[in-house]
Parts: sequence; C-alpha cells; structure tokens
Amino acid sequence: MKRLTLKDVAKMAGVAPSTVSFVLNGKGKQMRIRDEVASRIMQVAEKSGYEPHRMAVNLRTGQSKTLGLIVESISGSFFASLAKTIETEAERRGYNVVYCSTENNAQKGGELIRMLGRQMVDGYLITPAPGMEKEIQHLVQQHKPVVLMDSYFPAIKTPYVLINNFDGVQQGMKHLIGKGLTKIGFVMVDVKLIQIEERLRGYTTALKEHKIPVKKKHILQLQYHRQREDSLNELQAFIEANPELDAIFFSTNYLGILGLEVIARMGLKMPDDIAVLCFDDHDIFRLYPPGISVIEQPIEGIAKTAIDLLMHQLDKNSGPMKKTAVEIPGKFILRGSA
Amino acid sequence: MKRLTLKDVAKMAGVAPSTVSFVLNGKGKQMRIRDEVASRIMQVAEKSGYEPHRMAVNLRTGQSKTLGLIVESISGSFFASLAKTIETEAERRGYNVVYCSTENNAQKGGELIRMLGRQMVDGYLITPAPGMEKEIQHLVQQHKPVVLMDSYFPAIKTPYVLINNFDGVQQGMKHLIGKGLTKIGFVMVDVKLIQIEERLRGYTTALKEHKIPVKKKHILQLQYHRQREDSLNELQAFIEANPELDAIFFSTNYLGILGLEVIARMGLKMPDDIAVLCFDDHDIFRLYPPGISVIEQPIEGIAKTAIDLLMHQLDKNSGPMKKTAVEIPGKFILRGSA
DNA sequence: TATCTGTGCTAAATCGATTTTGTTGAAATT
DNA sequence: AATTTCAACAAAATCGATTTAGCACAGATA
Repeated sequence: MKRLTLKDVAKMAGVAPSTVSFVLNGKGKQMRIRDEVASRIMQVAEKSGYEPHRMAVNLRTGQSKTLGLIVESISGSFFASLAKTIETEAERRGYNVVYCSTENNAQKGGELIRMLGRQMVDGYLITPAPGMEKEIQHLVQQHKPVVLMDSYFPAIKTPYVLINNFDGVQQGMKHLIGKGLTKIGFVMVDVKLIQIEERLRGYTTALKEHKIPVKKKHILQLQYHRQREDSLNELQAFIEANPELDAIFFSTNYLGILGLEVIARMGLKMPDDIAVLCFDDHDIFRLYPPGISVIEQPIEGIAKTAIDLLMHQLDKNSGPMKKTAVEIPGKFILRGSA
Repeated sequence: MKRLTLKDVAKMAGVAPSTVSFVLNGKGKQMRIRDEVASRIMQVAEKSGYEPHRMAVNLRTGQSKTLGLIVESISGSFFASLAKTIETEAERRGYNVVYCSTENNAQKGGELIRMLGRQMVDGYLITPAPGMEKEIQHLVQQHKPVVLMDSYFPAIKTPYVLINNFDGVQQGMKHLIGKGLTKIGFVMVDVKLIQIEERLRGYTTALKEHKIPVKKKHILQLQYHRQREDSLNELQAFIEANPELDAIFFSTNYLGILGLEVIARMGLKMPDDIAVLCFDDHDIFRLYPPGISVIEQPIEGIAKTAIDLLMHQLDKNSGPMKKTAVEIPGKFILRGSA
C-alpha cells in the first residue's frame, strides 16, 4: 500500500520520470513532448490517482506553498472572520495556511516567527503586536514577503492593510454629536499601536471640529495587562467620576464588552442613561439589548487585500508594488445603544 | 544569504555530514562518536544557528510532524478553545497543527481530508460532521491515526473523546426539576449525530425518572440547514404554541442564542416567565442578563485527551490502546436564567 | 604471523520530486 | 557526403536531510 510515485506513473506510461514531470507541470509543449505521449501520461496519472509528494516538491522547488498567519488571539472574533476569508482565498491560489497565535505574549511572537521560518512558509500575514517589531523587521530585511494587517510599524517598510481608524471613529462621533450628545467619554488601552492612536485622534478631532472642548478626564486609558476584575473596577470608577457623561465611545470590542458588564452592574440603561458606541463589531453586540452600535471592520476586505499584496510579492515577475499601504473604510452600524 | 545546511556545519566542524546528523539526532553514543567530537559539533551547530530543513527531514523520514485538525466552523467558540489547547499540547510534543474547517459543507469535509492527505499530516483530529463518515472510514482503513472529538460514528473503530452528553443533560434537568419546574421544553437540531441523540435521551430519561410525562409537542426539532430568520420564527411559534412551558432546555449553544433572541423579541423575562438552560457555554451567556445557566463542555480535557490518544497511535512502539473511548463529565454552571 | 573484533568515523544510497544536460535518429543545410 | 539542426525524449544532477553499509586502524585472539 505504498504511495504512488512519479516514477511509478512513468513506468506505467512507458516513459521517463522527467517526461511525466514536464507534462504534469504544463511544460510539455515547451519540452516538445508529442501530444500523443502527453495525453497518454495525463490519462495514466488521472486514473491512477497520482498526487505529487508535497515534501519532495517543496524540497526541490524551495517553495512550500504555505502562508503563515500570525494573530494575537486565535479565539478572537477578528481572527475567526479573518481566517475564514484568508483560508478560502489562499486555497483558491493553491496555498495552504498555518495559523499561529501569540496569545498576548509579546515574547511568543518572535518564537512563532522563527518557528514558521523553520517550517519554510513562503510568506507572512501578521497582525502585529507590540513585542514583534524586531522580528518582523528581521523578516523584511531578509526579503521575506510580509503583509501586516490591522496595524503597522511606521519604521518597517512592508505593505499593510487596515481599516481607516480615524475615519471610522469620525463616523461614530458625528452620529453621537448629531444626536446632540456632547459629553462623550473615550475608553482605550495604553498599548502604543498606530490604530489606537488613530482612533484617539479621530475622537479629539471630531470634538474639536464641533467646538466641543476635549477634556482629559473624559479619556480613560486602561492598562493592557490587567486582571479583568481590576479593569472592570477602574472602568466603573471612571463612569462614576464623570456622571455628566451622556455617551461613551469604546475603542475596541474587548473594552466595549467590559463596558456592558459595568453598565449592567451599575444599573444604567442604554441609550438613555448613557449612550454606547464601540469600535469593532462582536457577536455579542448584535444580541445584547438594546443592540450595541458599532463601527464594523471590513474584515473580508482586509483579508482579500492582504492576500493580494502578499501574492504580488510572491510573484517574482510582477513589477514593483503600486499601493503598499491600504486603508479601507469601516461601516457604521446603528443599533439601539446610541 | 543562503540557508545553512547540514553539510555546511559538517565542513565547519571538520567532519562528515552523517556524523553531524548522528550527533544532532542524539544517536552519537549509539554510533560511537567520541564525546570530544560530539561536543564540538554541538557547539558549531549551536553558534551557527543551524536549523534542519523541515521539508528535507520530512521527505527522508516520511513524517511531517504535523497534525490535521478538522472542525465544523473555525469561527465557533468551541473551536477557539479547542485549537488553543491542541496547539499548545502539540507544540510541546514537537508537532505543528494545520486547521481546516468544513464550514457546514458536508462535501467539503471529504475534500479537506484528501487535501490533508496530500500534505502528509501524520495524524488527524476530527470533529465529525454528518457527511464525513466515508472519508473517515477510509482513513481508518488505511491505518492513519485518527481521533474523533465531540462525536463519533459507532461503525468506525477509532478512538474518540467527548463530553458525557447524557450525564450533562441529566445534571441540568435535575436542577430544573429540583426547582419545581415540570413543563420543560427541549430544542434540538435534526442532524443524526450521537451527541444529539444522547442529549435527547438525557432529557427524556430525566423526566421519566421523576414521573413527568414526556410530551412530543414539548420537543422541537429545528432543521439544520435553514435560514436564521426561519429558525427564529419556528422557535417563536413553538414557544407560543406551548404557553404552559416554564423552562426550555436548548441542546446547543447556537440554539440557545436563537432562543435568547426570540425570548427578547417576545418580551419574556428569564427566569420568571421562562427558565432557560443551555448545553455548551458561550461568551454571550456569561454576559447576557441575567446570565444563562449552562452545561459547560470540558474542552481542555477533551483536547488533551485527544492529543494523548493520537500520540499513542503515532508512537509505533507503544502497546495497544487501553481506553479507546473516553467520556468526560460536563460541568453545570448556575447563572441567573434557571 | 594471520585472522578476528571493535572503534570511530566516512561514503554512498535514499526519500520523490524538478530541472539541466545528453542522446539519438531524421530532416535540413552546405 | 559531411555537417547542422531539430524534434523528442532519457539520463543524471539536485534539493537537504537520514541511514545503511563500508573502511581503516588498533588491539585481541588463534
């Protein structure tokens, strides 16, 4: 019950292994194999169910036809949607995907990248976390194809795709302000990532544009590594300390979920006691009464664009990239909370 | 900037490639390599940062050191927890994991399995869906290591791990009945899978044991492939048609979430208007007021056991399996809904 | 002294493909 | 008629490891 090899097929077709290889790889014409012979080979290969040995091909060609997808958390909903699209798109192009999660472990990011390197993935799709900058830089310097998603490092010159964070927050803020709300709180984490900064910039800019003063005490920066319970308490303290707030903008869905818990705990009603708006949708927001309004990330668009950018890099004979930085607009979804 | 090969290391250490291979694979003693030479090789390999070429190793040894994990949906929360544990456990043992989802596409299951076969995974971890029986049977007949999770096919003789569905439902039912509730509805899907049947058996058995008549009209079988909206309507009709119900047991978390939506839509209050209990926990259930009581799956236990069973099969020189079928008890979590 | 045994390594075969270089006979050119 | 050219494949090198078989030398045995 051994595996059927190319040599077997060659024997069955009465030709040399190389001939079979040429034909099966579409180089028959180029190598002047007669149509008669070619079609015979095709037939034999077909009905014998021959499948090339992946590892052998990889070894010889130096291409693994595998992409590495590195995300922060494999259990997040962002990853879930991302993975689905990327897997589909990659498969369409004859690539496999291996997933890895850093699980919020800064150090693990580097290890992962090295591990994937050992495995010889042809290209990387990465949602960068704070601790991964050096490793990513290293990859780029080695001319490994890399595309960043959801965020990027200004210092690293490699393509990236993300939602237009600034514009997304603007959309939400305009809605809130349009409803006459002016005391708007902003909750964020203290990690130093581009997308977080952009969201904050969206918040302050929107206020300024409407001549609403930006108050420091209306902005809460929660620490990233923190016990869930501590964050909840801090959040509650924030709301209690600013009773004048008539709306809160949560800059990530994780923060938004914490917010829901605190708001329920305090017995506040959305949207009357307090309006809530959140960046990045989540299953819970659809369901949780009265429905949480969000800025939805165009995850499918991000994934498709990222794959395109990566494939472009993998395609040796394609010219230089035109667009190396892509920003896709988010979509404001109005539900009951704001 | 080429890759460092074993040959390079050999040259640097002044020995033959084979010698390096022996030493690095721990066969130095066996091959009578002097400690002096061995440690020199180790040093050179270490500080040169040599990493063996995965594909070459795979081709030669015939082992890919990769496991295939096939699940229904990569976006489900069940998968999320499962994947995390499996990835960790696999890594600990020097294995990688490639994930694939059938995305509720019966036919896709087979394709996936074949695709993984091409890729030469060493073993399979599968949560079986209805359409996959033949393909799995095929794998088992080829003596490929396979472990099923979450469900199994009685006809296929391969190890499996799952929650004790019967007992889990019993726990929940006993709680409901203990609170004096007797008109308990049961919502399930119509797929013919062991775990579904076991849950139903748990329901009916619990009722019978307490001398409560089992009424057919209190059991709702929703069709699997169905528009979300249709399911919602059918569910609502079911509740309206049985106003006497004082509790509903949802047999999967997907159904439970639909239930929450319908209950909210109908303006019913949990647990007073209607108590709700759900099999299989979900993020939403923790948060959704008043908190949905559930039977939680011991996902980590399932994952660890599954890996153990698979590794045992991969270990050629390990005796025959003792336990080939493992059932792990679930945990009843009391929240506000029941 | 000739043969055997064991030590400590090296040479070469192998895994299953791809790709470069060779070979052969026939037609075309000089 | 001798040399080129070309079609149509075959042979062999190659990718980077593992593993089996082999080789040279020292000491032990007959």
